[in-house]
Amino acid sequence: MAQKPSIPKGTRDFNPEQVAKRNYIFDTIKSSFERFGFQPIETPSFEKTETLMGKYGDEGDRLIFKVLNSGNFLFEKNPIELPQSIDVLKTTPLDNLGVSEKIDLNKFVNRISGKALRYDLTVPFARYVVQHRNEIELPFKRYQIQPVWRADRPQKGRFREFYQCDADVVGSKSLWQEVEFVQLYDEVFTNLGLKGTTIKINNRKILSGIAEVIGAQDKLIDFTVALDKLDKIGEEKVKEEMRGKGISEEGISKLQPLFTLKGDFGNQVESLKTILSTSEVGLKGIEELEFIDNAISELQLQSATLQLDVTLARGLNYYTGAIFEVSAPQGIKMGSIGGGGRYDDLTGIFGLKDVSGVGISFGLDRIYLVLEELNLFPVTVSNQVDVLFINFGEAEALFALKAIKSLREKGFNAELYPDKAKMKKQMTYANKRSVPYVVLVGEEELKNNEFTLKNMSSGEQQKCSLDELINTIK
RNA sequence: GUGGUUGUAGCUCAGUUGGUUAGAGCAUUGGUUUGUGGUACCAAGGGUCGCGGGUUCGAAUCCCGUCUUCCACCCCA
Repeated sequence: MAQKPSIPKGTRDFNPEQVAKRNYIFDTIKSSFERFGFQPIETPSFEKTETLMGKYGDEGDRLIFKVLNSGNFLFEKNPIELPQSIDVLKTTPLDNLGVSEKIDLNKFVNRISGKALRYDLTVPFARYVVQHRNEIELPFKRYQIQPVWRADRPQKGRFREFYQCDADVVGSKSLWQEVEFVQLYDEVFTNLGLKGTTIKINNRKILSGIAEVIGAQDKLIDFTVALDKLDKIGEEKVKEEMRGKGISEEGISKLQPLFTLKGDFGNQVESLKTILSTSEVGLKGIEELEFIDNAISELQLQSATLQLDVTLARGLNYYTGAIFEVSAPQGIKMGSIGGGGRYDDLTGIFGLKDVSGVGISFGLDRIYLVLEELNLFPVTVSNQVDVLFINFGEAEALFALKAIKSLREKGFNAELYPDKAKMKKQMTYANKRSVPYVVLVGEEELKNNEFTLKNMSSGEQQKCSLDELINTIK
């Protein structure tokens, strides 16, 4: 045998059953999106590199797949010159490069690659809004369900190609949007039968406020990244990391109440008000959170819980207000299955100021794994063929196809076994495909213009007319 | 990007300190049964042991490289 073919690292093939299950999730999310008034758009798989680079931080830039320019570009009109600092580049890890070497490297990369695969759906959406600003009626509510690519090392629930399902609103600063998104999360997970998800919420303004109070405004990112790890590595390690990043001992001691923050939304908010009493931004953040929580208490959630989590940071640089993250029900070991937030100036990076946006994202592939683990897919999802006709020969096949035609017109999924194979083989095929009904039309049935209908789960069979057949399999 | 882990038939896996022709179960194909599947019995086909190099009289087994799998970190959906 020749060398077995295979697919690249972190990608997957999907068999018919898996596709059916994935479509079930897609359809559920899509119909909720539309119920909430979102309209679909699609953007290209790859964008110009400059559209994507620098939008996700250094770490994100590293994970962007670049597409090599086509053609014999190395030797055509303008031969490519290697960067002057080529020797330094060869021997120095990317993270340790100086500014001038990084510029050198970027220049070189730009010569050989000008396109890159979509890394998420939010940045392409921002580009879309700015590019089509004159055609768009604000506020604009769009949803987008498409694959994205990241050059990450695969792990559980982590792939190099995966789907995101995003819903965003741009052009409205109203906090009612945040409220609606919490409702939307809740509706989708309820419809998927996934009970006990936690929608964690925080506000960037609170994080800024805390940083201000402890005198570390300039270290906001370092500070939030460290705080984000509280659950994972514990209080002491977090403090250690903060010290390492140059946050003062005095500042860290002011954080003390934060580590022990407990209780329901109201209690946490009260403690935060004390900590942030001197910070205008911080208090604004609290006010926003309270607004959302009050509204949700009134409206109520069906299956999810809204929880304030001050340690929720999320790496993305562009969030300015609310931050969301959804975790799977307790006991399921899985990273977040959704995330989102408010970004007041996302389109600013493309030159359009003062358009506020807020959005959420569902991680299809992770939701799939969670539903699979909890056995929550409806059994009917992958049953595809309603009835299979056994093939007995040419005359019989034609007769069968006439019946199949009217079955199809009535909306049934019906098919004829393509070859006049042995009965046993055809029956085995029907069995493997989990076809609920098999119809036999042989010489005798053909002569009497009737059908033998067999119920594959009970094994019973009966002779009947086409109308009787339709009524039985309905 | 860092550290570890995995790869033998279509699938799940055995394979002794390196030693004849690499095994099993399931699946496939044929038969017992020429119009009856899901359970039985009989038989057959199917493998450059991930790929490339090295050590050795001899490598699935030891060494190096590479790809891949899964996991932790980083980061994230």
